[in-house]
Amino acid sequence: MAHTLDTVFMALADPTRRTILTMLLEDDMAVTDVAEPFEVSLAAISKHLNVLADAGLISQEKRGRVKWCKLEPDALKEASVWMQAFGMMEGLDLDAFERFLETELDD
Amino acid sequence: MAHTLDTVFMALADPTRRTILTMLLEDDMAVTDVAEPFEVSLAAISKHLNVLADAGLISQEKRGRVKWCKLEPDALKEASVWMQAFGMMEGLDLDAFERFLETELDD
DNA sequence: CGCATATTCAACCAATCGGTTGACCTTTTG
DNA sequence: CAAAAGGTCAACCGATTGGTTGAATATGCG
Repeated sequence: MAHTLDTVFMALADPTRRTILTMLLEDDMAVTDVAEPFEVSLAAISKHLNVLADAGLISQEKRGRVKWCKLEPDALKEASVWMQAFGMMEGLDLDAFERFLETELDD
Repeated sequence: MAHTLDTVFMALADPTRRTILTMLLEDDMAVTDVAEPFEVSLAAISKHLNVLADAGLISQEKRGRVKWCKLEPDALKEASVWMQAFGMMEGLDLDAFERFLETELDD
């Protein structure tokens, strides 16, 4: 549980990992199901999930042979607070938000 | 202007670069002055500044033999919004999130 | 002009990243 | 029990990262 800004920002810097986070917004998922839409190997996704877990962005709980992945959005707070120092969080930028919806949630 | 979430988050993932950004929060600075408090070489700081510039987080303007570095906090907006969306969905209350969207987007 | 200052460039280095593959362990199922 | 399913592990690979040095390129100054 490093939880540092380093690990959180590094985890967010990869598009596959950000996509995984948006997938987990809708519901908890098993590792295999997380990996299904991607073209990379299951092992690669397993590594990505470890990076996200080390950053505290997700938690993983093993039930039976299935490992469930759950979003932990609190881990973003530290990073958000850091950005707040730059005065960037005042209000919601709707243009940027709509871009977010199109690029990250459309499927 | 790459300005993608990839490059912005990657740029923020390094503590030296984050420190540089906070230094630039106070005032524009020359490359040499940015490098002064750090123990690494000037060339290393020059590289960090290029990473920040590629991410759009700073701009650089050369006046005479001095290259001035200026914070460009707008580049953080896209990333802030991306993170903020997760905060809003905390608790996975998608119904509330959709209500939020309607009230925010309908004007 | 000649020299110091400001900054980058190029070559190099070790460490890390994202990916692969195949073996391996555990749990469920037939 | 044997086989399939869910995941991880270990070894490897090429590309990138952050750092170093020393040379190079401008620009300013006495």
